[in-house]
Amino acid sequence: MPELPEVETLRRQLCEIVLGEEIVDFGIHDARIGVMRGLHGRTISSVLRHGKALVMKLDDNTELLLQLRMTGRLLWQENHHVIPHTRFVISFPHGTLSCIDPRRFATFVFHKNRSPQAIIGDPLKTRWASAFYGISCARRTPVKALLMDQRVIAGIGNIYACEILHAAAINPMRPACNVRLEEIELIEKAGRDILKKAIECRGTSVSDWRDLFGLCGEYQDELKVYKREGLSCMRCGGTICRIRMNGRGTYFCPHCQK
DNA sequence: CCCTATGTTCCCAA
DNA sequence: CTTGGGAACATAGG
Repeated sequence: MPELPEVETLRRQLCEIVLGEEIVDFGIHDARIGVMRGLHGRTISSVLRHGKALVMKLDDNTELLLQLRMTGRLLWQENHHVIPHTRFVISFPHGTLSCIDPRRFATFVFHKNRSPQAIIGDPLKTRWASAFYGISCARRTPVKALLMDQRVIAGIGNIYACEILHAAAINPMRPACNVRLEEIELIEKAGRDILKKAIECRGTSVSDWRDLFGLCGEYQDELKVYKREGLSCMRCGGTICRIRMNGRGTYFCPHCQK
């Protein structure tokens, strides 16, 4: 579920609530999530985000890397109460952080060695159009698939890929190598605007996304194509189509996305 | 009951 | 190396 804006929302909210706080207890409710040990007495020294991964750095320099995948959520509660689908909990003096994840895809690992980074990295931190073009010009895969490739850019998933390509008026099926540099620049601009706005909205609650405090985001009210199959395009009045691309539902307007 | 859908990513075969 | 499909899993809806 959570893409860059959702994970960034969690990162910011976690910074407000657990930075410098001591871990007084923790528990694994579903062993599939991974192994946790040595957390007692540690404090959270920083909370970082790498693409869609959330990283909590401890005062002994270990890093806890959480991948929420499809349905993973984090929930802060002042009164410790275990909710269905809880996978692990980390308790602090003033409350408890729970990972809720019905589909059980989320993973949680210690890492000290930096894992491989995306070539371009965070799409909000650099101007990446020319670097992306350097890759895309040699690839025949659909431009949408490349935009979602975490080894290339970190953090763009299915919802925002659909929205970004609509805003840039690019057909998601276009082979990446056929997208001109000036069109990539439109994608970069749309990406920056949309991701920033989505962060301000605390993410997209089109299904079960909730922020750290259990509240819905607001970007679902801003969506222009995602989940709008059969409705009219807000730019040109054409009819929004839904196709299946690389196993993902893909929404676009065939009339104005060329 | 059956089939399809869902925000992700890893693994594998062509 | 690139690409696309299936699996991992749970739940909802037609």
